[in-house]
Amino acid sequence: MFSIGEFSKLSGLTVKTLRFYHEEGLLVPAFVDPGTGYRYYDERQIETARVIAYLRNLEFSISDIKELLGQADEAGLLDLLERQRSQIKEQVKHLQKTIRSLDQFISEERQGLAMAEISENVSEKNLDAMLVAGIRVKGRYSECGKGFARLGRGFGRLICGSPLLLHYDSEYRDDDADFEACLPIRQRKSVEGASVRELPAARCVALVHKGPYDQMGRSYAKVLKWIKDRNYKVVLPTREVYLKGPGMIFRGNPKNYVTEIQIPVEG
Amino acid sequence: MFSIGEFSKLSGLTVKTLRFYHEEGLLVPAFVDPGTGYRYYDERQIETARVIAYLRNLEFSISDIKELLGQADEAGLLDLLERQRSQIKEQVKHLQKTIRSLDQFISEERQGLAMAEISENVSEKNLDAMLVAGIRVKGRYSECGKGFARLGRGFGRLICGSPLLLHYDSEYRDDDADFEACLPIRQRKSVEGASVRELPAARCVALVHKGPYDQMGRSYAKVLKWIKDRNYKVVLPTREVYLKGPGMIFRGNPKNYVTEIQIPVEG
DNA sequence: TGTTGACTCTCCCCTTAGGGGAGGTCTTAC
DNA sequence: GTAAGACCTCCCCTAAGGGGAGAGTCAACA
Repeated sequence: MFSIGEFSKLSGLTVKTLRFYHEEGLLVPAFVDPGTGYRYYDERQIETARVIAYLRNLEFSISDIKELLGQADEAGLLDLLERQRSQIKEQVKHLQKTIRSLDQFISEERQGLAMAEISENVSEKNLDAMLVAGIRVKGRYSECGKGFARLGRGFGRLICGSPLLLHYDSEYRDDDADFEACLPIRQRKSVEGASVRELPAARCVALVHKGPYDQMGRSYAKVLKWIKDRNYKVVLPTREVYLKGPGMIFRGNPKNYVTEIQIPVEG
Repeated sequence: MFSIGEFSKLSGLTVKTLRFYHEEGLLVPAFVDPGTGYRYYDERQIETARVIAYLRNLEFSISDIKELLGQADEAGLLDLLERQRSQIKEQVKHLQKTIRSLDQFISEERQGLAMAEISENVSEKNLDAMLVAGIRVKGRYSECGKGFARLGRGFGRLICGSPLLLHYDSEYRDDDADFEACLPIRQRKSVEGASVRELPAARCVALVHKGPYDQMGRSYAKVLKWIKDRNYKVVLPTREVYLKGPGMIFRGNPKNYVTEIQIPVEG
């Protein structure tokens, strides 16, 4: 006969656990002193304790273990084992899906962080044609968020790049602007209210703007000066690419937003 | 402004959950009527609620989410994401190990069940030589369990078959038997107290016995009669193979035990 | 204006598998 | 005899809500 402390060392279960198993009727001490309440365990119970620990390791619940120990029936045992297996398999599946989502999230955030490295100089580059889905809006710029939200819901995983805004006005307008929220997509699909088409290739003058949107005026001025200096002609619509903005998940800090101004030009 | 019920439908979170998030300070209603305590939610909170639901899906804890929503810091965000990822990866690893253990357990049990299909007729067969580890004991048969336990601990995953007992007595002895507990192994290894050697090939008369060990006398009688009828000569040691006995984990039901008696013979 | 049914409130207990600790009792060694 | 260490019971705590009781509130309809 072993006291609970000795038995704890022999079985590898803590004293608390042993008391708990007693209370649960899972591992009842061979003898309990009626006067003092002291628990005394039998030598044969070491094996039982090991079995219980083993089954706990296999993620069986206490009540499952009680059932397992209670029955000597083969078929029922196999059944319980397989149920447990498939349950755990489900958990694994779910966690793996979670990991995939996290990975995507992480890579998006990483890319956002990498954006901060890009230089802020005016440059000229050739844009390739790309397939986009767009929703055209006339009104305030603050309305564009809804457009992106609708596009996002409609095209989901077909999206293959950063969202962009096309400006059809030749000058800045505050409350009656004509613009189009666009998302690059990898495959055509018809969604109500959205126009899917190829955005043509273009030579453009570009500048990366870092910081909140309300400070983009200076950046625009820089680009337009460049264009004027070289006597280029602006081709509408102009583009604004949101390399890093308020994400799906987190609003982020506006001073870390990164936007590329792309002004298509001729001549 | 939406009542909690409306907001629950809009956000997909239960009313209980919303109240809980309020209590936790995670999603505080835009307005709480001081007179009635009614919660009213803002339109913008739908997005927050969705974000929270999304993060809960990624297995973030409430306090993690509070932290995530509280900070707009990129680096901290990435850090939290990666910590979460590696934590979940750990969980997956553990569960997969669990599944492997369960699989082994299941296959053992299945094999045991398959044993029940074997016929119970005396037969003659040729046994191949096999490598075994054995511990020889003189004494009571009830001592053999300890021998198997020691062998099991010593050889672990090298074991490649059912345990067997070799009987060196030419007749049955109760309290001073000479026998050896053996386990077939797939590779030599020296373990204190155990002898590793090749058990020779042999022609033998065999019979599968189903049921508890104390009823093996009848089965032995059947085999010995067969041998006597044919004038064979018994070659010691005889063997008893425990196709299904009290397993590592479960004692099982003795009436389902399956044992093969193998008596090597000459002539 | 009254009623009624649906909605909401707070408060309390419950879930798993034990962990932590307080306060009191028991055993055991010196 | 005494003191240390072992053991006891009892109570509270975990995470993320779920279930329900009893009471108050809102909105529609007569």
